[in-house]
Amino acid sequence: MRLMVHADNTQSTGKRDMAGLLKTQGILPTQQRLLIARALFDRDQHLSADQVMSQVNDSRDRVSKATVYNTLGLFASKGLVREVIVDPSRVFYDTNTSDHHHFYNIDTGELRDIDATMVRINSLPDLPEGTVAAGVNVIIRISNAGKQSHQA
Amino acid sequence: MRLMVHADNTQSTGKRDMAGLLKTQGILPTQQRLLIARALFDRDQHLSADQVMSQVNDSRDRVSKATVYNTLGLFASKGLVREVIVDPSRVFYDTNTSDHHHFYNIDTGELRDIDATMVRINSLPDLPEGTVAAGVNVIIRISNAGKQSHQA
DNA sequence: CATGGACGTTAGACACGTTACAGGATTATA
DNA sequence: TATAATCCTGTAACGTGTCTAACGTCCATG
Repeated sequence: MRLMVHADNTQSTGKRDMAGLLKTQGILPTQQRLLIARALFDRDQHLSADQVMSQVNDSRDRVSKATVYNTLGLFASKGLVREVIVDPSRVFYDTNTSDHHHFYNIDTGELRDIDATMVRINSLPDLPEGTVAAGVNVIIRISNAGKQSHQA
Repeated sequence: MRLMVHADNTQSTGKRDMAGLLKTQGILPTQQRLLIARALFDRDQHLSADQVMSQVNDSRDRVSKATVYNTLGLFASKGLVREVIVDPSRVFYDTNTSDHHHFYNIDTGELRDIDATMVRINSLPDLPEGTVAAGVNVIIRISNAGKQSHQA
């Protein structure tokens, strides 16, 4: 097809060596994975698959929908990004993989990080038999003052 | 304003109270709403719309998909059930509307309650300007021991 | 009784995010 | 460059959830 990545990507490499980053996770740094990685890790953000796709396809290069989904799933499975499930209608991918939590504005859909130190959890319950913890998520749903939204 | 459907409304009352329960929330107790309410409040549980539908339609009576969704949304907006968003593929409705949290087994999809007293949160961050809290959810993702699943 | 309006329900079509598939393209390695 | 392995792509399919338009039901009114 016409997948013409300009060999000249001195600027988009930005702060990090994306190919190296992918390799450290055992991920083959293909051209479309690099495009997606650059879009994602440009800065800390929360993006849906849809947003990643339109951002990537803004440029001359294009990546198929299937590849975007596959790649985001791959990155998530390797720990490069973190899935954030707060909206029943879509999954967000958080480039911040450190221990932290989220505000979710149910009116605007905006997702905002909460530093882990802001939430101090004293006691945690025992896990059910035969299970191990995979992650503790604290989600504070907020709404714009004025309208009241129901939620216990 | 935490209505307690629980303490006094355990399975013993069964069918009889349902109409009254709905009325107290300003909900017209129609035939299909009663069917759905009985399926839900039969015991404390977490059901998806799909599960509610098949459970209701097991009997001789039948309720359409649209009505199931409408009714669950209505119940949630009235605080009779609580939406639990942990799985990207579907919403669960929790008949326990008291303050509590959840274990979510990412291997089995099982959802289990955590009593609020089990998780003590010391400090909460300030809310963003112009917003009000709509709910604090703590979700502890767990997986069956043996296989490791990624999630920060 | 008839009429009409408000509300509830229904079936089916539809929208959307996501996944599955199979064949062509790209990559690593030599 | 040859080869095998892997990846990418378009498209079809899937499941959840929403929309719409027609139909029921209840009940107040004349």
